[in-house]
Amino acid sequence: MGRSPCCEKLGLRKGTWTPEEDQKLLSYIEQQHGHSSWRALPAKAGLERCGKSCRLRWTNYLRPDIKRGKFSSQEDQTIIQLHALLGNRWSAIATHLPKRTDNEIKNYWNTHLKKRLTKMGIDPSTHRPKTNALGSAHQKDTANLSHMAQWESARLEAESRLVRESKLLSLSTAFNHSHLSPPASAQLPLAKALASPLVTPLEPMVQKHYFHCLDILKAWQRTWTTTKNANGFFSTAIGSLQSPTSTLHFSDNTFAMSSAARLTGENLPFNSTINCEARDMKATGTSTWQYLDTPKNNDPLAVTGEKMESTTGNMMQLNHDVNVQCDFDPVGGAYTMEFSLRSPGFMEGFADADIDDSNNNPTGSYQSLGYRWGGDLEDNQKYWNNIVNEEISALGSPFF
DNA sequence: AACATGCGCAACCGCCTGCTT
DNA sequence: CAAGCAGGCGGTTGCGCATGT
Repeated sequence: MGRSPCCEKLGLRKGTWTPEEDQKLLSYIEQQHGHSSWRALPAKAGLERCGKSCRLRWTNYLRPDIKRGKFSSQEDQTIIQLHALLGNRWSAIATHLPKRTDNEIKNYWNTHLKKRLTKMGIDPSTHRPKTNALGSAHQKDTANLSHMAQWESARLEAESRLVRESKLLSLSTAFNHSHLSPPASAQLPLAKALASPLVTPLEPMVQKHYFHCLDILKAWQRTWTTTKNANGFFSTAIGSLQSPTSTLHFSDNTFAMSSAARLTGENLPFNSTINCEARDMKATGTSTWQYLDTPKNNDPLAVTGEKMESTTGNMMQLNHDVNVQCDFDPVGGAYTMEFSLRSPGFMEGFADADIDDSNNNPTGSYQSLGYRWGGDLEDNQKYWNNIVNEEISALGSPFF
C-alpha cells in the first residue's frame, strides 16, 4: 500500500533548517504541547514543514538528551562490536550508545569506522579479515575481530531460536499483548525488541529477550587469552573478570538459549574433561566440541559429546564429561574450539583449561568456573544500568 | 585566487509495520 | 477485512566546508 510522501504538498519548505525554525519547533514541543501528533504539529507551531521533517529534526538534532561531537574510543569499539553482531540495525545499535542517535551512528560508521576497518584489512560488512591480502602478522592483529565475527553465527542461532520461542509463546496466553498478537509475535524480529527505546517499557517477555541479548553482548565483549606455562600447560581464561555484583535467580524455564564459550589457542586438548557447575537452574542438553577453523593438515576429527542433565537446587553440581578426539598431529595446528551449553536460561561461560601437550598423547582438562544465565528482570535491569553507565569494564558475573 | 576534489553530516526518500477507522 | 494514517527505519542524496592543485 505504501504511503505517499508527506512533503509533496505545495508550500512546504525542504532542506536545511534555519535557527528560527528550530526555535519554533523547540518552543512548541518543550514549552507547549509536546509532539503527540507530528502531522498536526507544523501548522500549530507555525512551521512550513511537513510533520515528518519536524520529527526528524527533533529526534536527530533538537532533542535535549542528545550528545553531539566526537565519538570516544569506547563508543567506537561499541559500534564496531555491535555492528558485527547486529549489522546495519542502527536503531538497535543506538540503544546501546546513550544519547547518540541512529542517524549519527550510521553517518559515523559510513564515514569513519567503515574506512578504518577497511584500512585494517577487515571487511566492514562481514567483520572478517579480507582473504589473501594479509600477512600472518596482520592476521594476528585482526584475529580478535575475526573471533568476534564468529559470534555472529552464534547470534543468528540464538535469534532464530528466539523466533521459534516466540512462535511457541504466541500460542499461549503469555503473549497476550496488543503489540504482539499471535501472527505478529510469531515473526517477532529481535531487532524490534532491540530497537525499542528504553524509555518505553517493554512487554515483559520482550524484556527478557532483550536482556538475554545483552547477555550475549556481554559475553561476546570478553576477551579470551591463552597462555602456556613453563610446564607445558595451556591456561585459557576470560580476561577482566570481576566479582559478582548481584545474585541471580532463575524463575522459569521458558527460554532455551545457548551460550558459547570459545577457546582459542594452539594445541588445545584432545581428551578433555568438562566440569560444569551451576546453581538454581535445571540444565538439559548436549554439549559439543567443535573445531571452527580447519586444522592445519585437514584431518578429520572425531568429536563426541555426552548428554547432560541436572536437577534444580540452590546449589547444583553439574558434572559433565566431553571427550574430544582427533587423529591429526597437533604440532603446529592452530584452531578454535567451541564449547556450547544449552539451558533453559541463557548462560555465559567462564572456563579454565589446562592442557598437557608435553607428550605424544596430549590430555587436558577444561573446567568451567562459573556461568551466568538469564535471571529475573530486576537483576538484568541492574546489569543494563551498569552498561549504560559505561561501567562494563567493572562488571562481572555472579559466579565468577 | 580560482577551481577541483573529498569529506562530513543533516536531511530526504521510500518502504515497512502497526494502529485506527 | 481493507484502506488510510502515523511513525520508524535504513539507504541515499546533496549541501557546505576544508583541503589540494
